[in-house]
Amino acid sequence: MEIEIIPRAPFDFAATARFFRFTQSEIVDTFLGERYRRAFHFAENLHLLNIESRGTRSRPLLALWFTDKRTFTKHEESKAKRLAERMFSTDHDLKKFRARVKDDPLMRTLEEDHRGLHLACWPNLFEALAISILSQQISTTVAMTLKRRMVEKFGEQITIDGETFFAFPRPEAIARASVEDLRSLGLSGAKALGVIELARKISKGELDASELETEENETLIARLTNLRGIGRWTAEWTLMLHFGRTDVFPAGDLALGLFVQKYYNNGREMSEREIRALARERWGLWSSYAAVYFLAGLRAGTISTERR
DNA sequence: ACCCAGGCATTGG
DNA sequence: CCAATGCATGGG
Repeated sequence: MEIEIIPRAPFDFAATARFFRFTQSEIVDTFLGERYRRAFHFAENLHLLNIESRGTRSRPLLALWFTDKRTFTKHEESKAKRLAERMFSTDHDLKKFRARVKDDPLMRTLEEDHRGLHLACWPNLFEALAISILSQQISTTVAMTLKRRMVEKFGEQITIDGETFFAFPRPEAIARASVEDLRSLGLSGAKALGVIELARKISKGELDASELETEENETLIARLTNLRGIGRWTAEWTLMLHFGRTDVFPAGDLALGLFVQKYYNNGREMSEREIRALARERWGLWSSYAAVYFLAGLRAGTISTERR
């Protein structure tokens, strides 16, 4: 049984799916042709989640189904629908982002270059935070390696037509691990401890994502930074890439700071506070998209963080 | 052999 | 409130 989702246009499914986790091909999130697939725990079982584009950028349409699950209860159907809506931010109205940056030549160009790129969000808070902790300070290549090792050791797998898919580990699985277990995968002691404490809190119900959904940004950041290993950088990216907030600018991010200084302050240094103020004033409710489109431009090579 | 990469917690002024 | 320091791995 297929479920249809109609995203707000413009919506570029391939661009959004490829933006996932800032990687092209990886262990959990796969994208091939026009189809996104990942193993996912849904309705008590591990299924292969499929999401495929059936529309165009200006008339978008998504189809979602789980391989080997023919029927849905009404409740499951709406849950599956919300899952896809969250993962691809289908309700974000990027026409408003476009309007917001019409007098900002650089951002207007980036918007044109990547029109239809939505936030790609992690489906679970645990996954969002754990991967962010893994990624702190190290290159994306190293972070990918660490994630792969963790997923292969602790994630459940499903084989469909001879092809194996790994699910991101459940918090319960990591909660049972020791710091030494994770260190042996290459995590630092601090990261290992952070990920394990997080897994234990979530599996004990001490941290519930659904209770946090409606919190104000700053309250949410305060709640998240109370956790070991979660600083402001991680919390802000999590607001964007799990909670789907559109009005966050992670001013502490090295690359984002360099962009703002280079392109909006004649290369002169700015404090984090000044960067945050500039982002709020310039991009306001669409600051998250400004951040994402900067990174998209960086990847595409149209802009750089090098000094001129 | 270095140095750095999408930070964080801790310590010391 | 600000600065310095150690941490993990892989690529340049």
